[in-house]
Amino acid sequence: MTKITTCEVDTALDLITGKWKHSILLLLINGESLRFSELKRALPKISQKILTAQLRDLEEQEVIVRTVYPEVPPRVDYQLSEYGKTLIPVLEAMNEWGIRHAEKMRTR
Amino acid sequence: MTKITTCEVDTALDLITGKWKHSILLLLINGESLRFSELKRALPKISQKILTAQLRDLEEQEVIVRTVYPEVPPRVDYQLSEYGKTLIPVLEAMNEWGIRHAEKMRTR
DNA sequence: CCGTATCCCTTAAGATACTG
DNA sequence: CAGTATCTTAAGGGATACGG
Repeated sequence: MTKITTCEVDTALDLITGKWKHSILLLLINGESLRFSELKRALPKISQKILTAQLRDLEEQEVIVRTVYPEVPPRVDYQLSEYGKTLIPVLEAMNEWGIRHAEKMRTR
Repeated sequence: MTKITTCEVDTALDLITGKWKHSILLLLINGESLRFSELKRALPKISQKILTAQLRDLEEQEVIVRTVYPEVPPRVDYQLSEYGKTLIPVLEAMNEWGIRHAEKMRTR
């Protein structure tokens, strides 16, 4: 077994740490490809500015792909990159753990 | 396969989100049981106040166990709880991913 | 040795208004 | 529709000093 190191964990953590990033990723995992407005609608409490910022971050990390269609009115959609899909097991591990944690908290 | 949900991922994320929490957890994974001063030494840039705060958070979540020995000078040590050990696979998944991410960033 | 108490600072996040 | 620009707020983090 490989020894777990702080710095490697950090890089993964950076990607999903941003108050909304993991929510965005999960939407894209489940929804294939989503437009800006669809993401906005799915996350009613996020402001436009923040949504844009978090999407830009994820794009810069090459975890998601941003596609602009040269139309009027403009249309932009976001999807997980092939690379971004490698994050799924990480999110799954977190999800599994969260379920068990909820279970534990319920039964005490 | 269970669908990954935002809220379950959130609970796991809360636990390790705190600038130093995952570092503390990793130290305890690798080191069995550590005293306050050992943790402080291993994390030279953390302030006492923050270290205390993060340890208290982790303790409250029942992820770590705090043991006070009634001695002079005082001695306190921290270890992962059995429950906390269930977090190891999560950290491993993040570590694995981080390694591959570093690899990718290096070769482009 | 293992903390608390204060005070300061930076940064992420949010509200709101405006634009190609 | 999909953003920017600007300003404000709040929370976490940090430096430092003191205490049982």
